[in-house]
Amino acid sequence: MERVTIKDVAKASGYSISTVSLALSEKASRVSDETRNKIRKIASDLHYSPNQMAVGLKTKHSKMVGIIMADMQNPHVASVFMTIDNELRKYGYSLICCTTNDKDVLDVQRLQNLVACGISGIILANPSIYDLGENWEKLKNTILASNLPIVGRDNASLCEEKIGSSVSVDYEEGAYLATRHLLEAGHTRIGCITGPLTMQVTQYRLDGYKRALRDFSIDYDPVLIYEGDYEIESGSNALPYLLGQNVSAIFSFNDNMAFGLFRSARSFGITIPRDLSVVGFDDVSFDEVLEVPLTSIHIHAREIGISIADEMIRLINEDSRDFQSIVYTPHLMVRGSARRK
Amino acid sequence: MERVTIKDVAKASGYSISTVSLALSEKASRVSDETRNKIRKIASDLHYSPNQMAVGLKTKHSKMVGIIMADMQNPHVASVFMTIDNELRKYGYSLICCTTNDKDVLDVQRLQNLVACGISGIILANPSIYDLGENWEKLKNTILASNLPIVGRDNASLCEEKIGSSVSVDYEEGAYLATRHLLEAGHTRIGCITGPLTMQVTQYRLDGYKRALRDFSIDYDPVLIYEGDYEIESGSNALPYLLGQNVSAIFSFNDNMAFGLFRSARSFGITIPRDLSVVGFDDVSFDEVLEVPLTSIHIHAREIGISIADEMIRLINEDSRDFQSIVYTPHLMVRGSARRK
DNA sequence: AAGCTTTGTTAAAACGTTTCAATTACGAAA
DNA sequence: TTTCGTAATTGAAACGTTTTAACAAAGCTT
Repeated sequence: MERVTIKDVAKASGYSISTVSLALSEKASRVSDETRNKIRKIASDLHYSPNQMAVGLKTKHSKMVGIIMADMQNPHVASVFMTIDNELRKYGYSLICCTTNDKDVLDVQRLQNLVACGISGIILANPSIYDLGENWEKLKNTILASNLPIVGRDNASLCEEKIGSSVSVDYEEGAYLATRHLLEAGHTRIGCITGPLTMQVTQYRLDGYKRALRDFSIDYDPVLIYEGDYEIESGSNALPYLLGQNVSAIFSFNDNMAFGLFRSARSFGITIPRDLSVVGFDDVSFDEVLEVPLTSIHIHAREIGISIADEMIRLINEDSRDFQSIVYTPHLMVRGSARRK
Repeated sequence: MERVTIKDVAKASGYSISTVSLALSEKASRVSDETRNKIRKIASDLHYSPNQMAVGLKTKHSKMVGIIMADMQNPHVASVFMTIDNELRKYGYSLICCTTNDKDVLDVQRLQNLVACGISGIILANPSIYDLGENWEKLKNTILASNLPIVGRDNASLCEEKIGSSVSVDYEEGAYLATRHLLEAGHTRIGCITGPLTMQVTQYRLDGYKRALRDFSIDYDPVLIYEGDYEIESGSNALPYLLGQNVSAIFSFNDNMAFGLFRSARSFGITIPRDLSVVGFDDVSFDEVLEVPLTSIHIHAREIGISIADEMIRLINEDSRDFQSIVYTPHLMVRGSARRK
């Protein structure tokens, strides 16, 4: 039950190993069409498939791309992941995973191991390097040393630093749209449930929120900001605080926390949107399941996944270090959770 | 910026390549402790990490495990996935992914490619081989030919056929618990929203449902069965039909469809649990967010993930084909969506 | 018919490891 | 001192490819 090697194909076809290799390769070479076809036929009859480790040893890279990611639980992350995998597959590449629960330090060790496996590129799916802190410095060296193409999600700085390409979302604009929607409905005291303020993606959203306020000549009031952590629980906790600040509307920096909001709203006898308008961010599919479907900011998960994959393939194939930053602009999905004041 | 090889370590240490290899290996050998320490120190100073493709070429396998899975969107699946990855990592293994959206045929081609990459084992995370139909026959041959250890999720038949190990959930018991819960609350006409009836996991649940009915001496009535597809939408569609059958309670074969049920309940002016009791299956975290938290059957995602990984490691390390079938028994999580009739 | 060119094929080196068998070094036993 | 046994080290082959340079055969030019 030994695997069939190129040697077997050579023997079976009567040609030399070199000829077989050439015939099977996509690259132009001087093998005659007749020979090529004969060999290919035999190879396929024998179910020959080249030992990728031998190929990799010779060519210095395997058809694999490493992906570093935390939090697959998040359906949006999962969706991007699947899209990347499917897109990459079209080019014959596979994803090799490196999930990190944020407690675990994202270890250099592991990344080095992937590099040693001959991956052709690295995708930094999340979290963004900006939020990795000192960990990023350690990783950066390993990545730079490996000299592999790298594509990051929500990592515009990668591109600025000429380290890699980036595919990101214009969170500022998304937050602007969400806030404007509430302002247009006549709300003036709009609470925010943010993510950790240290995170870059949180800051962007905060910027968008402020810009919208400016456009409507409303002063930014820090007491309306509740710092959450993008988890359901913090949405629940935010409610009593923000109600105390007398808000009539809340912009939740992600849908997850909006769900928490919905949950605790009931215990406070608050009905959405009658007593409180809510806008979320992410537009996950559960939004439609809520008793009042959640108005949210839609992010193009599929497109983002495809972009990441395509950009990676481009960098690999063109052996290019001509990095670019691709930005997707989200849009508002109006459902029922926000209404005129 | 060339990668440092064993040759570099040899040169730097003054020892031969063989000695370095031996010193760095975990296996017992005759290198003196002194030499071993000296070499290891130098190797680490040089940031040497063995080229896995060369290692693989020689040893015939890389420290990777292939995982075949559809539907990462499902948070339960995602959670099992992450757990497997984290557990496998402890042993130095990485996961290499093969996601399939069910439309795509799960191609033999891809699997062959993974085998050619020297993976050490295959995890069939989902769907179960039972539901793969003729596709399974094709896959099976490739898998058997590769002679790799295989661990399946919800694939007890793998073990029976002596092909691989299996980690599964006792869906029959779970369904029994769900149904009994409703029966004990005095319900007698209990509707079911099933998954596709062709799926094995659906049949198991149906069996559990029937057993509970028998225990309470209630006749099984086929009109109470609505065939769904485990997606939200079919839960919504089930409601008008089952209401027409005059049910007072519904057992949804997964939480997703229960969500659909909740959604459409509102449009029918039905309040859960006042007018209708509902029990779900899966116990995803979202359950708690609903206006009425969903009573559901809890499945031990973490334990399952760890079991799958550990079993895979066992099969690899012991080079064993002594397959086993591990079964987890789910339990009832009582929340608020079902009440006494 | 000799010299080029083109076309098709192949031998051999290289990639970075592991591992077996061989070699050396060194005390201890004779 | 020679011989032996053991411990430590190493040379070389092998793993399955790709690729370069060389070779052979055939087709053109003059």
